[in-house]
Amino acid sequence: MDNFQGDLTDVVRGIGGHMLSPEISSSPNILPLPQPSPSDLHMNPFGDPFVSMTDPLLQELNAVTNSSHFSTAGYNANNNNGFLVPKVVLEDDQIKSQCSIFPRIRISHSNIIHESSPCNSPAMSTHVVAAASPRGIINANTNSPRNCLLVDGNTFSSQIQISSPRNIGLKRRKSQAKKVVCIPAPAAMNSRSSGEVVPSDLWAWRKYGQKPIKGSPFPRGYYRCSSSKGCSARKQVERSRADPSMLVITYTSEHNHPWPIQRNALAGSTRSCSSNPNSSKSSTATASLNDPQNNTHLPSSASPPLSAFAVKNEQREEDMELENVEDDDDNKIAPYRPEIHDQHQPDDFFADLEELELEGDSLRMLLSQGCAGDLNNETIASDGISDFFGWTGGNNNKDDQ
DNA sequence: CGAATTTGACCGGCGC
DNA sequence: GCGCCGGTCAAATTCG
Repeated sequence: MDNFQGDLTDVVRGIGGHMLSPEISSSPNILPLPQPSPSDLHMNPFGDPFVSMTDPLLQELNAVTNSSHFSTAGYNANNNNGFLVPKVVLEDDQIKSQCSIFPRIRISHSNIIHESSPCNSPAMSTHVVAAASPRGIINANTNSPRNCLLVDGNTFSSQIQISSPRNIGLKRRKSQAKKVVCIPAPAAMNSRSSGEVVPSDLWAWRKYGQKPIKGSPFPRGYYRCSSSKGCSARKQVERSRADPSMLVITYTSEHNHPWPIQRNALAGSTRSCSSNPNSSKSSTATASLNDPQNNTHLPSSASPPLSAFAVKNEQREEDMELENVEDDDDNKIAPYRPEIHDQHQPDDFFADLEELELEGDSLRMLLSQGCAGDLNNETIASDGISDFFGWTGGNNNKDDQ
C-alpha cells in the first residue's frame, strides 16, 4: 500500500537511525532513554518496556510536583549540565490531542534526577511532563536509573507522551486496558512502504492488519503479540495526525505470559529480526533498529530505537471507573496497578529475573550495565540495553542464545 | 519452505 | 434500521 501516509516501518527505522523530530534531532548528545527494568517489566502487563516507566513514579511524582519547577516548555533546551532534556508528556486524551498538544502540567524532573538518580550523569537528565488524568493515572519515572540510557556518553533526547484516553471508551467496543505511547517518529528511510514499525520491545509482534483511519492521513497498523500463542496482547501503531513526527502506539490487552528474556528467541519473532543487518525490511523495527549501518547520524553505532518512551497507563475502564469515581481530574492520582496474570508476577518476578541475570547475557547486560548505575561507563546502555531490546545493530538476539 | 507482511473482505459497535 | 468506521480475519504475497 504505497501512499503518502507514510511508512511506519520507516518511522521506527528512522528512530533507530536517530532521525528524530527536529527538536529532538537537534539534541547534540543526549540520549536519555527510559529504560525498562526487569522489575518494571514485571509490572507491565502490556509487556511494554515503555510502560515500565510508570509505576515507580507514583511516589516520586508527588515529590517531583512539590519540589520541581513547572515548565510550559515542551522541551528543555538545557538542563543544568547543558544537555537537552527530554520531556515526558502525560496526556489526558489521546484521541483528542494526538501527541502534538501538551496542555497539561509539565513537571521538570531534572533537578531530582541530578540529585538522587543513579543516572545523574550530565546526560541523564530528563524532563518529565506529567499530568493527572481524570481516569488514567499517569506515572512516569525518569528518576529511576533503569529509565536512563547512555549511548556512548550521549543522552537520548526525546519527547514522551503519556496519554490517558478518557474518551476512548466512549466508542470502544469493549472495555479493556489500553496504553498509549507516543514517541518521536522519524522520517521514512527505507523503500518499503506501509510497513509499520514500532520501537522494539521485549515482545514479538506480528502485524495482522492495517487500516486507514478516518481523519488521519496515516494508516494504523495492528499488531498482536506473537511471543506466545494465545496471548491477547495487541498494539496499534500510527502516526499522530496532529504531529506526523510523533508515533502513537496503543497497547491493548495484556500479555498472558512472562515477558521474553530474549525477545527474538521466541517463536513468532518478527521477520524484521533478520540476521542480516542490512535488511531493509522491518515490521517491529527490530531489524532496522539493529542496523548499524543506519546509525550514521551519530558517532556511536549503538543507538536506542526509541528516543523516548511515553506511556499511558490505563486500567481496565471498569476499574478506572471504580477507582476514580470522583473523577477529580487534577487532584486524583491513583497508583497504576497493572493486572498481572502471569504466575511469575509480580512479587517474585524480579527475583526470578535476577536469577536469569546470572545466566542470560542480555539480562546481565541490562542489569549490570544499563541499570545497575554504572554511569561512568559510557557504553552502558549503548550495548547492554540496546542489545537487550534488540535495538543495536548487527546482532540479533537469535545469536545470543 | 516457513514465517511475516500485505491487503481486501468481513464483522460488529455506535451514531444518526 | 442504516451507514460509517474501527478492528479482525485470512488468502496471497514476500522474504530469508
